[in-house]
Amino acid sequence: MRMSRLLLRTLRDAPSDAEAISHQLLVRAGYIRRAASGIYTFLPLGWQVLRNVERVVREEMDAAGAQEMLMPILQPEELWAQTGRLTTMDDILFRLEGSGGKFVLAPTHEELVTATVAGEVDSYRDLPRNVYQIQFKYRDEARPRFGLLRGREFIMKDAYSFDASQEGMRASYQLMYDAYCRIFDRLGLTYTPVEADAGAIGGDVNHEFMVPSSIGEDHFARCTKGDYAANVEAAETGGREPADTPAEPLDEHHTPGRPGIDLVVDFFSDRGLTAGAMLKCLALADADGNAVVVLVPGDREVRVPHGLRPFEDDDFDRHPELVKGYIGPMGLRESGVRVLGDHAVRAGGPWVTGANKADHHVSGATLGRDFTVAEWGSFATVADGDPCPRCGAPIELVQSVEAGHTFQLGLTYSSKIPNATFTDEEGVQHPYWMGCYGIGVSRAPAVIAEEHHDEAGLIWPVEIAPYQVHLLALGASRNAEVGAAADTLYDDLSAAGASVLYDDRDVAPGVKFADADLLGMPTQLIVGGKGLARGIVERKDRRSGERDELPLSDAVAAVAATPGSRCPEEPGLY
RNA sequence: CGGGGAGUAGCGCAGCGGUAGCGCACCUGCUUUGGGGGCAGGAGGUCGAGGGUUCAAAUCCCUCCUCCCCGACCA
Repeated sequence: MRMSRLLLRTLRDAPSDAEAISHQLLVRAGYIRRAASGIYTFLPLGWQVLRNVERVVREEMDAAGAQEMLMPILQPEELWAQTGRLTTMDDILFRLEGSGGKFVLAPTHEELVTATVAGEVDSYRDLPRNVYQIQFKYRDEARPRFGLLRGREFIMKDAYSFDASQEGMRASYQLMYDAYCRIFDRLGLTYTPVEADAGAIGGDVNHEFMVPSSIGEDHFARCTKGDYAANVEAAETGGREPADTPAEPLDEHHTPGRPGIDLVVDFFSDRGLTAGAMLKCLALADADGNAVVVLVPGDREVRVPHGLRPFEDDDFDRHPELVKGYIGPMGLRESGVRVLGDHAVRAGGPWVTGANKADHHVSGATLGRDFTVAEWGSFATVADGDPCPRCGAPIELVQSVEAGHTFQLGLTYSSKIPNATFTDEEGVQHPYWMGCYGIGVSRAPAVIAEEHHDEAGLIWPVEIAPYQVHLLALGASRNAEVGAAADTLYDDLSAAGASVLYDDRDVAPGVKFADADLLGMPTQLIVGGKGLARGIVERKDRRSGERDELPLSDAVAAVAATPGSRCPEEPGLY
């Protein structure tokens, strides 16, 4: 591509609405432009990057046995009502009405793909199957941010596997997991697969593929010694030794109108009370309505165990021993309340906590003397320094971006979508065992740029770069030999299969150098009068900054031998 | 949705009661030619929108819209 024809304008200053470095560089270098908050145009260079991401994803998905197809974005509301997500995802759904009824813009495709496969697959003989799509998806995010990172319109690759058994589903899952590792390797990302919480999509085992980044919206916990890694929502901590705490009498204090950690800390501010010295007691109910109280240090959040739900007002009515806002652990066992304690509670105390009496708290609450715990576990969110559940070494929290997510869905969707079943060898019908596997395709260029840049601009990994080689002709308008040599080099490189961005513009050398570094192609080839007089062209490696000289006659062969990106044969379809 | 900030030329910004400015970018000419060079000339604006105050509003007041940051939320 000749730059004299390319739709491209580079900016010296980043727009003031760009905060993240990746966002600033992608805009400055002319890859993307904002159309509205969270909605972006991919200009020619940005589109090329996106196509390269898609190419890598396609190649690895196809190699793993998944089959690409295309599903509509515009979907009838009824489809979403079947699984209940019309209401559960209401806050992010874009809705519209047409002559055919009410529609939503699909935020994801579990419903439709399940319904589609349900119409095609009825026998165990037809399983397993794995289909995927690369598509725009729409979510009315309350707060789009960081350019491409979190948009309201974005492109995702979603694959869906269908199996006749749980074992089959797990095998399909493993294939996808391995494919994901290859994909993120090729995208040049430093990633960590972490055990994750299933969230609203439902299902069982799942992993997030996290890329450490300062613009990450998530954190994962990582063992500083071993290989344990988990999303903070799912991370567990190891057991702890009981603390050697000073003896303190159990005293009751009148704390009128102060339900809640912050209010009590404020009340006792003259005594230097911190949230971490308080015992947070959260009332939960099990499926039968029985009370369960979870104890965590006051500076931690409770991870509500599966199968339990937070108390509601009528739960408190049925359990007068638990006083809303003033719950304490004392005497709960005697009242028949199951008490769960986070490991960190064993290592702390004496505690300030509720007195089980309106408008009263206690201090000096001591484990073993004043209250007991029926079951220890990981019931609190993890923090830096918590012990690893496997080896006890300190855990660290790592800010990161979710680049991909794989789920074992099980029967979550197939049990709700009509006819999403197959007949087994005995003639019995069962719902499909499903998995789903997402990659944030349009987010990827931002994540990659975040990891691969320097002060001068972008540095694309070879597979992702819009062009493999950036050819600079210096002063061609005043030196016909330079122009002729660069033209020839451009033609020969192109003929040799390299993808070349050719800076044939009539601008000063400094502008070309600055733009080349900003745009970030892996290799720069520089044709100038001085070098040409000696029969050489200069080659610069963008990442290392190293330069060497190539005889003009060897340049094509040398560059063509470099592993690099190539233009996809066909454009993507949207 | 709560808190904070900002909307003036393509981008970055100044001006904050007296009728529109600067840098970069853009156009013309000259000059320069290995790291966003110099000189001269030029074009480009419903000052986010609507209403109000005033002799006079980019500037003061009200309403709305948009955008960004922090938080809440987030398959």
